[in-house]
Amino acid sequence: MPLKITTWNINSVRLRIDLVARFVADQAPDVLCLQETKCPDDQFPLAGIKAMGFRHWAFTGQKGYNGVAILSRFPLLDIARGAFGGNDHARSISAMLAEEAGAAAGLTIHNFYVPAGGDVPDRTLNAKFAHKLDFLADMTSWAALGRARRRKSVLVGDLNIAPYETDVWSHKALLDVVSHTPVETEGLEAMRLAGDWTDAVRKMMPEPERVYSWWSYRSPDWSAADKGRRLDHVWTTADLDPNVAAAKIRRDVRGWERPSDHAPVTVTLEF
DNA sequence: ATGGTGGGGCGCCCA
Repeated sequence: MPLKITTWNINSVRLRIDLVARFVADQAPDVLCLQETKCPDDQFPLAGIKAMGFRHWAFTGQKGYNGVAILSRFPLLDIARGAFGGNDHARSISAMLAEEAGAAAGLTIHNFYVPAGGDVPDRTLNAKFAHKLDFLADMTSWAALGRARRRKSVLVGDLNIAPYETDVWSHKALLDVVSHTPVETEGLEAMRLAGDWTDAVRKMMPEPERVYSWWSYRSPDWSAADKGRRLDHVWTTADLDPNVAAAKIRRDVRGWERPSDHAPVTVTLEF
C-alpha cells in the first residue's frame, strides 16, 4: 500500500484553493501538509477541501501570517499544536493516522513552518533571525527528547533552510544569505541528527544532483535563471527507511498561473 | 550594491 505525503508552502490557502485542487487532482496525495495558509481557523476554505476528497484535517492559523494545515484521506488522532520559538505563531501542528489507514496506521506527521529569518544573518542585529535560531534550537531539543521512543514518524515543512551545497544555485554566493548561512545549515543538520531523521528527498535524489523547491518571486524569469533553493523538506524516522519508495518535486506547479513561490514536494512510502 | 515581486488587508508588515 502506497502512502503519498506532500508538503507545500501555499502562500495563502484561500487565494490558491483552485491551485490546491488542481494539484490534488494531478498528484492524489493521501496527506497534504500546507504552510503559510494565512487564514484564521474560522475562515479555512473547508468546502473546497472537502470537494478534493479530504474528509479529515488539522489546522492552526492566524490573521495575515503563518498558519499550517494537515489535510488527510484518513482520520487523524492526537492533533497537537506546537509551541516552538517562544511565541504564539501558528507554525507547527502534528497528527497521527488512525486505524483506517491500514498498514500506515500510527504514522505520525509533524508539519513545520520555520521562520524565514529576515535579511540580516546576525541575531544581535535582527530579531527575526534570532527567532529563527531559537525556533531551530527548540526543534532540536524536541527532536532529541523524543528520539528514543519516536517511531513511524514524518517531519515535513518549509524549514526555510537549504542545508547542502547542492540545495542552492550557488553555495558560495549564498553563504551570507539567510537560508544558507553556516549557523543555519549546521543547525538544521544538528537538529536532523538529534532526532535521527532521514532526509527522504535526498535519499531518493542524492547529492550532487541540484534539487530546489523554491524560486523567488523577484526573479523575472525564474525558470531560466533557475536560482532556486531547497527549503521544503520531508524527513522520516529510521524505521521507515525501507518504506521510502519515491520523491517528487513538482517544479511545473511553480509555473502555474499566480503560483506560490514554493513547489509541492511529495514522498511516497510503501507499506 | 541595489532592487526586484508577491499576500494580507489598508498603512505597512512579512515572505
